[in-house]
Amino acid sequence: MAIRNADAERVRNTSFFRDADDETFNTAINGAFLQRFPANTTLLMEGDTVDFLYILLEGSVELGAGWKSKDTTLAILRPVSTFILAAVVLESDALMSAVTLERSEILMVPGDSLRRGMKENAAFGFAVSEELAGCYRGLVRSIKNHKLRDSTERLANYLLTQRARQGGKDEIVLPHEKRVLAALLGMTPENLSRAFSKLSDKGVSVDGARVGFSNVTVLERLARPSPLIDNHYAQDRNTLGKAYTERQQGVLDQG
Amino acid sequence: MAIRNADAERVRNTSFFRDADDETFNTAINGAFLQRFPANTTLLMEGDTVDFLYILLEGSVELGAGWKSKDTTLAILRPVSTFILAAVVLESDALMSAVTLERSEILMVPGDSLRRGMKENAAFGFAVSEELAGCYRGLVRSIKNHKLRDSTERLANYLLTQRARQGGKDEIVLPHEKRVLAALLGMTPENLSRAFSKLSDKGVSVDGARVGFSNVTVLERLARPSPLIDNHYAQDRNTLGKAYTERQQGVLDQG
DNA sequence: CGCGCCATTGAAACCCATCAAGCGCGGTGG
DNA sequence: CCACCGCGCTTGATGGGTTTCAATGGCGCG
Repeated sequence: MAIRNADAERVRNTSFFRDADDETFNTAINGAFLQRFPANTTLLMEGDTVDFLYILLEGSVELGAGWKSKDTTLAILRPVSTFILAAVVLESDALMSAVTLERSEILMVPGDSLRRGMKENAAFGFAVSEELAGCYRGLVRSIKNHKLRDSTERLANYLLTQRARQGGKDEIVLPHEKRVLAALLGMTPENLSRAFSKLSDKGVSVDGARVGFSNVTVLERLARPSPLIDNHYAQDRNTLGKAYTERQQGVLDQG
Repeated sequence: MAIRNADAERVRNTSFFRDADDETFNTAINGAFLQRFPANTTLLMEGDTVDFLYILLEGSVELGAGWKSKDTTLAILRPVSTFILAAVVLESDALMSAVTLERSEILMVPGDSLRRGMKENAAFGFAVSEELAGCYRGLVRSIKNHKLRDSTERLANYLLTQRARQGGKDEIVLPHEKRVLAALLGMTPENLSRAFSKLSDKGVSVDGARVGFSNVTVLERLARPSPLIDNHYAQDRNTLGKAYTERQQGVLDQG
């Protein structure tokens, strides 16, 4: 096998391979290999033929798309996430481009192997369906987030989600540069600055990558987080028995 | 079986059941029943527990979502389309509400049966994965459409897509009321009117539901349709051998 | 006939992007 | 050590796209 056992085990324990038996797992990752990429490397461009399923093990990756000289960020991924699974299942072209934001380690699984595993083992195929369904629902959440909330509301909810994921303390550290965060939230860096200053009324203070909260109640009154849009609860679910209920790769990974 | 044979055959021939063997098909739709709904009936609200996969056989259905007294339309479905498949696979709550726009016939398939069929037959499970992947890609296209194009460009591309689907003639008939169309395209009815008048420069004339084209070339120069966003080619693909390459239920069904 | 709903048009307000300039900080090189 | 530069972040001014509010006209239907 072309990948180290440690990597294989890591993938297996943190992705939809979790419940596969050994035989199916080996079928599905047959020919897979681990690759390291520097920052700002284009892994895939829109329209490219997709031969591999990508599994991000280390680093971070931005999924984006362009049209007529405009570009937009669709998602930012952190480990462990799969991407372009849908294109692999359909043997189709990529609808998004993928670029590393940092030095990254990515496991590349041949599409043929994955599809063969799905067709030979119904339980594994079902696990892939669950992953796809989770991705789908992540996108639905993202669309709702963008169409129903303005930029300040999106930022407020993002901050509350981060706070929950970082332990609920009154200070968090932003996991991305502000300009990357702005792209993720669907706005310009300028407007992210302005959104932060609008939130100073609500007890939000910013110092570099550190963000402090002095009045979460009033911030929540503005943000009105909703389990039908935000994913505060994903972590809880993952720590419970159930495997991948919506560990979405999707937009607003907010990782 | 609680549904007529004619209905069963129709579902079977036009959805992801197409390639299933008889035994799997019967397992997957066990307990299914056909139901008729009048217009403007709420089938499902956001947050509801999802017990059934819905398959729209006749009529049309709007998928939408709300937050803080705002509402948005995410998709408009026409026959034959499945919906809330992702929630069924994950045994999860609905992220969107579903409302009939006209009198509709809907086949309701128990989620248990569908999941059992997927787990018992890998080929069927793979077909469901293909359907989910197509839905996912439909959403990706929709997000790109909304984030990369302004409202006039979205309308122009919608019209070109309709024209292609209606046979490429120089007159089409809009399949929805204009206010429904506006919601589908992510704008207000007022702006749809203004967008139409901006397109009169490009040879687009409107008379009620009939839209005429006198200069498709210049309209295409504005619209710049792209196979990575629009779905002009879905029909061609469907008439070719391949089963469901992206017959998306998704947003911008544009049916 | 008249009521209601849809579509259209205009005016004002809002959100956001763009353009432009300035600030702060870290790294480099003199 | 310090001047300089680059880059990310911020702040202000301007403009464009879109929503909202309001008013009007058209059409179907009771």
